[in-house]
Amino acid sequence: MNTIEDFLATKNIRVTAMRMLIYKFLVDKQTAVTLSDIESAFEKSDRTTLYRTIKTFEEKCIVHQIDDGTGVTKYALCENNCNCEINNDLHLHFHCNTCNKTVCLTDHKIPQIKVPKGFVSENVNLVVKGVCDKCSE
Amino acid sequence: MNTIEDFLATKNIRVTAMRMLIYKFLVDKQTAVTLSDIESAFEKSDRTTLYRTIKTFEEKCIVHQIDDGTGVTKYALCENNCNCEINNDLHLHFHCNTCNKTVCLTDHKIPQIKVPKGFVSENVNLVVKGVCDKCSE
DNA sequence: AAAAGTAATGCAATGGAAGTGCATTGTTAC
DNA sequence: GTAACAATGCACTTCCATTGCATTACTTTT
Repeated sequence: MNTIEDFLATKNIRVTAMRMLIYKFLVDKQTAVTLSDIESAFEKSDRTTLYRTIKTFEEKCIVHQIDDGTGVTKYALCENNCNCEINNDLHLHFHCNTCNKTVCLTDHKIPQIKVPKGFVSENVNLVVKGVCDKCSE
Repeated sequence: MNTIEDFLATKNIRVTAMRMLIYKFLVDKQTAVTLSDIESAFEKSDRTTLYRTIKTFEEKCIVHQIDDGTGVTKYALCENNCNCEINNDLHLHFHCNTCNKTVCLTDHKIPQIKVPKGFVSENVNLVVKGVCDKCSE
């Protein structure tokens, strides 16, 4: 029943203690996290390790990058069925201006965006900002 | 016929030589520019001045910031009728992965984005990436 | 027109995040 | 067990954004 270990193994990367911990951290957090977030959660470890771990996760389609406009890159777990390598997953992200958290709204697919003649659309980044459900209560 | 001077005057900021030059630079460029772009165009001037000038322009709704995901903030002129102060202008931005330029597609208004119950949408950032008309020829 | 007040500019410095080179440690395969 | 390779940790660099402070330029008041 060691699901995290099993899961990482299916991704063809070496299963190390650090990677399992970071993966678990991402599962527990319900929101997108920055490198600094991970860094403060694992003070024992070096930031380079965390950096490279998250980059590995990204390559293997375990997490995806989010640019929510705060100026700091955030990362969140991919969906099971997302095929990052092939087609960028086009769900939208919501950034709360109150609690400063960013969440994936995976159920909300991005509508087809029309671009002018001659332009070729390959990828879309859509971030909605406002107040999240917890802060608007 | 000193339109730039007149224009800046209507914005209630002091009209200085530097500000006129920077404004003209932005008009001439058809794409969004970074601070470094401006910096290299005006080597005589200090980066801080350019930085603060662009910040002033931003406050006065002369330019708007664009985060196109390249990691560097870009700026582009606002439309005449855009009321940044009141409602954020919701046109979309297109970033060309080939020439690395970003343009405002002001004619393309962003569709209404639905968010889940409890979430309040205040602002939307939409960047489409791909190949621009000039590079796709 | 001079003085006083205010805004703009320039210089120096800081801080944060991203990224890289290299040595060391750990893991895997033979 | 040893060789090969991948992961980790440390030190360092680069780039961009931002701020404090002194100086200069412009405006307003008298």
